[in-house]
Amino acid sequence: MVSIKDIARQAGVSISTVSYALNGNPKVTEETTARILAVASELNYVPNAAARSLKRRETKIIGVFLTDFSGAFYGDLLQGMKEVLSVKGYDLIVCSGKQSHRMLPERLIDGAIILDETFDSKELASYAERGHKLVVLDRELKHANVNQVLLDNKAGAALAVEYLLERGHRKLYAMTGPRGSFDSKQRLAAATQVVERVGDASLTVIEGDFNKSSGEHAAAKLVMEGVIGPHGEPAAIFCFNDEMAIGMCHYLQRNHPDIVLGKHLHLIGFDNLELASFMQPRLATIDYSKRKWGAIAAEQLMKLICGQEVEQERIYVSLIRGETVGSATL
Amino acid sequence: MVSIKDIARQAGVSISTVSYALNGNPKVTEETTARILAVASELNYVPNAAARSLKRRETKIIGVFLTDFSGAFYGDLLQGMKEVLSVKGYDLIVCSGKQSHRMLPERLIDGAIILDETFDSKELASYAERGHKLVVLDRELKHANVNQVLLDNKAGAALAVEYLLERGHRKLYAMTGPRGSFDSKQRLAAATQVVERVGDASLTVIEGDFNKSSGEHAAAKLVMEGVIGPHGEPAAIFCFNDEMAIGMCHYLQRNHPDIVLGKHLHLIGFDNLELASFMQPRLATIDYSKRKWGAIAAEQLMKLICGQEVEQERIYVSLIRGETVGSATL
DNA sequence: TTGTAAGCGTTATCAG
DNA sequence: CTGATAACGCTTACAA
Repeated sequence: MVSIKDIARQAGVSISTVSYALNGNPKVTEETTARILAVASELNYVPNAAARSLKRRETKIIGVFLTDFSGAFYGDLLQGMKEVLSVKGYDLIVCSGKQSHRMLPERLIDGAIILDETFDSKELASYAERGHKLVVLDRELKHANVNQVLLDNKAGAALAVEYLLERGHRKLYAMTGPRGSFDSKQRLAAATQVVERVGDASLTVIEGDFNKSSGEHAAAKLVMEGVIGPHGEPAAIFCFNDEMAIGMCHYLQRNHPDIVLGKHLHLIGFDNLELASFMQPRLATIDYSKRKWGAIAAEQLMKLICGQEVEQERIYVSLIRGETVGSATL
Repeated sequence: MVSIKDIARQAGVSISTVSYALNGNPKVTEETTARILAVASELNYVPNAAARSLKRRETKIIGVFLTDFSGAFYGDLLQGMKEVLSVKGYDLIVCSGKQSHRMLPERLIDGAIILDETFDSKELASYAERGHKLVVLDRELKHANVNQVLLDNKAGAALAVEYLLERGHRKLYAMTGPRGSFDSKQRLAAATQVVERVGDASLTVIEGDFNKSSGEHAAAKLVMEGVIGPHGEPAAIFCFNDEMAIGMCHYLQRNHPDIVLGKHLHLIGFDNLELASFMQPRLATIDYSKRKWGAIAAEQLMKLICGQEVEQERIYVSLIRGETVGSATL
């Protein structure tokens, strides 16, 4: 391994001069700098990150923690982060699983963005307490070293429910995420509130887990129970994410082609996955910019790291109408 | 920041004793070890990764380099890697973009798995030459420090083309990936070979780039040119990945509902994306285990790092029949 | 069994 | 403008 020592010897200068030259310090003559740079590249010198960060106490790397690598959802989000971070000279790495939590306290990364419900809030708080900088996208956590960038779930759920009500539906269902999910809780609270305000509508809760399979199972169950069927009052379901809504659609299209979406069953999701836009019929859903979410999260983290003031930011949402929601009065 | 020095002082021992104790070295009495551990946890001690890896010359982290974070494709692959690596005590990080290439030469990671055509082979070779351990999934690269884990593209393409031929199709099209793509080249070579052997069939090449949009554009163009339509001899297209095939389907379903898949146009993809299994009609495609691919890649890298012998491994593929391919004799 | 001390590759302070 | 030199936090001979 070639180190600055080798360069120093080869160039006939001291190691400190080499270090200065490599870091572009103007204290060193252009001439010697040039010579040193030449030697360095000739020897294929690459700085050692461990040594550098041991000294500098920073790595210029930001970690994003996700529940899993399953992707479909994360692409734009990560892209948004990367764009912001790379401008600031930071690299982004994606981590998943309990094992990799160590990267934060061990100072392998300068800060973290959390989108992983399985990451314990206590653990996060303890990191914040030690001085680590965090941005959380999936919970509320107040601390000087933590910033939250949350979706406007309340508005999203209200938009979805109001859309269903506006189309004349009164027998509403809400399919939730996993019990612990912050987003799911917020959406449920808002949906309940809107329905209660109306008075003549009902909201039944179906437990889900944000995965497609739970949507499929729920659809099967609802058909068995006669809630969904080609006859009778159609149900209107607000799935708290698109994945579950898609699961429902697929189950029905495959097993019950007589049940028509937008007629016998009305469905709206949340997230506006790219996939949703290709569905036949088009899935109604709640949209927001995932790229922007990522970008803002990254910006907030940069501010936290630079010691700048950070305001609370919120990600706004909008309604996407779709053919999966029809009018109740046929 | 609390270091072993602080622990040493607090516990009334020397720093080397602390280091030994923390590493479970039996040289230290159980008694003192216990005391040291107690002090360490009381002070919330966390080792500094930079210092440790500066000394040990390893980080116990493996990096995977992907072209982008767009996901849909990578979930299982990464999961397969993670499972293998975590057993061996390694962490996995996902990196994307030129910037993050530095992690390898700077020794932030102990090895890398490459699935990123934009990563220059020369660059990879130079890393290998410096002693870094690599596994490549997207090219051929022979070096003592590099192992390849490649798809059996030849078999896959042959399966696809033979399937189309078997169903009576003779007017075949192949839609490729981007020019540089190793997989695409291999698939094209194999497809061509199979068609040539038959004699009475033709194979026309359509240039694509593995993205959905190129599938959409190609479909639009083929319709305009009259190659695809509700009349005349139906075309049979082998898209070199599912994403492009799905793009074609979506374009046609949306803009030309009179063109029926499996009747006026026959389509087979490659990858068996989860999404493909939910398509209506079901997309014919070539399947392989992405998780296994990841797992094998990780295993090979572990062997490389441990200095064990590594054999060349290959990922086998199989045909998934689907409704998008019908018989030519209606 | 424990302590001393050198060194990993950098950076940065201070003299020259 | 350049060069010694002391850290950074940890591991590991070697000495006691």
